[in-house]
Amino acid sequence: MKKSVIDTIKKHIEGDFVLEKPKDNSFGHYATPLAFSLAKELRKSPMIIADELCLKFDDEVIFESTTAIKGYINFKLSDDFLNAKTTQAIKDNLNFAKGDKNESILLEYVSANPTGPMHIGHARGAVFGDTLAKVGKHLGYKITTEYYVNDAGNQIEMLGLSVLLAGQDRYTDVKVNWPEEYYRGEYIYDLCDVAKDEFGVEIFNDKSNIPKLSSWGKDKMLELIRANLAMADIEFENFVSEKELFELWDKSYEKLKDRDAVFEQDGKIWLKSSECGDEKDRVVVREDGRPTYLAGDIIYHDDKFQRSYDRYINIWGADHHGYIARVKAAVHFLGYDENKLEVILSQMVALLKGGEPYKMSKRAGNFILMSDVIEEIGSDALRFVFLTKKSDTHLEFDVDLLKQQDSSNPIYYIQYAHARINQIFQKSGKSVDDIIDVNLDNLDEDSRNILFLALILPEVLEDSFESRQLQKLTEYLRNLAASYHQFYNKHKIVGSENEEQLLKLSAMVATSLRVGLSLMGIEAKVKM
RNA sequence: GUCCUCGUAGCUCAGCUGGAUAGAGCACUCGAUUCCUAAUCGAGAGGUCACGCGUUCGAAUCGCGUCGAGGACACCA
Repeated sequence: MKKSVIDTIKKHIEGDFVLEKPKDNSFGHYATPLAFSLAKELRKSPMIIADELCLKFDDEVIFESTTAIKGYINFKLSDDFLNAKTTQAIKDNLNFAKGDKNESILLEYVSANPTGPMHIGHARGAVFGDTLAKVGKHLGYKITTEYYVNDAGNQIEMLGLSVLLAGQDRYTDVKVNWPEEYYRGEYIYDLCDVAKDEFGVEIFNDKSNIPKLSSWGKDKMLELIRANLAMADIEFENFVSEKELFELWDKSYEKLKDRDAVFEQDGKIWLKSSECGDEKDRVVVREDGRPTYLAGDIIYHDDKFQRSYDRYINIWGADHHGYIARVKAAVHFLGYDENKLEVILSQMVALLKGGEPYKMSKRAGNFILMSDVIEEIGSDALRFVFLTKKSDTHLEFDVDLLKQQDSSNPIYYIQYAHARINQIFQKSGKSVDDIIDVNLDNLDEDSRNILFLALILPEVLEDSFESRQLQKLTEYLRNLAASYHQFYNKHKIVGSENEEQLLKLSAMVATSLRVGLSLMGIEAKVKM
């Protein structure tokens, strides 16, 4: 809709201009402060310029009026225009607000180590990534979602060791000497129970079985992670194995050598990342020939860029922030445009329950489990709360507040608005088909405002996605729901003179709520 | 020490490509149900946008500085 307005204005005005929404919507639907910036150039007062410019739009049918107020030029859309948009949107239903962006994007997120269950911090990145993908796809972006499985490296061996020791502790007479570092938590014991059933208790006798237990345990943990994700309706298109990629190390290494991006010193191989904005050079291969974690990411990003997407988005935990520079440096050295790589950081989450810190799960080894929280408050509430805040700011929330089923819980508030509209239709005995062709003319100010609000979903989605700030969508839906609740209390719909018009307007609101909620992965209830 | 993120109502946070009188929710006070679900709505109260300087027609928004909070600074992943 905004696009139609911009295109229309461009017919009459040259150059760029800012189009915004007036604070007070009695002024109009859109406004521009253009006259202020022209004032200097034209040596006239902004008020006079605005008055003159307004006249140019008299003949445009999409505007009911164009008025100059205190230097701002305000555009009010016509009923015909709004009506046409509404009819189409209601017909489109879940396809409303679809876009025609065509860019391809590889979106990598979560990528939690397969050494244990998902905790609440992972869940935030997971929900954010999943929703970003849903919104992006709706806008037409070709998005592939990917999970990078860190199945190489010490931590996998440590998983095997932990299972072995837990098995010895539980099923043998061996007195276990616990090392300084190993995975704690009941889930390791659960895992050793399963290992015992599958392999027999002998598996715990010999340390030479560690590699076998490692690889087996990693697969089990990946299953667990997938199950955790599924609880929040999150699925990935690709899982990429770090271990398998390592076979391609030689190729990536050759590339780096050819580009003079690496050097040897003290028996190690270093990446000259400091030449590309990193603080210092980084080791990629250790003295003993084992590649570092960075080497894995070099291969992975080499692989990603060879698949030639238009853009690459990684969602990482905020603790990886220092890591961005070196990966970008690597991408640059590999001969790709590092500006195509974008990293979104997902900040930590602090959970409260009844005002007190949420109890850590002993099962998990002192983490808060994603599965525990979902069992307690449900997937909808979890998704919602993560989507109300920017991903890169700290988030604190109280699970008890999300369990309350009243106005203090915004998710019910939005769902109630949607349910309410369905109930109104039921009461009226009419269906959407009955009212779709009603003409929305001579609407009062309230009706027109709420209709307009429901119609701007496309620009809200676009803004949310482009700025990677999904809280804008959440905020919008809350506003739309609030406006509708207000409207409902003020206006009787069923049985009123213009019942059909008001039903159509309600159907429009429901459409936007439904599309918005579905993109957030939240159920739009028809009855509560 | 260096770098990031942040500082807005009692609390949790929006707003930040500079724009009209700084917003929402919660909490608090008062009010609304013979009438489409009161899981709702209305009204009230609540602000030095951390502080200072600068940029300009205009700054919560941009720049510099100060103070404060959290985080990152591996040959671990």
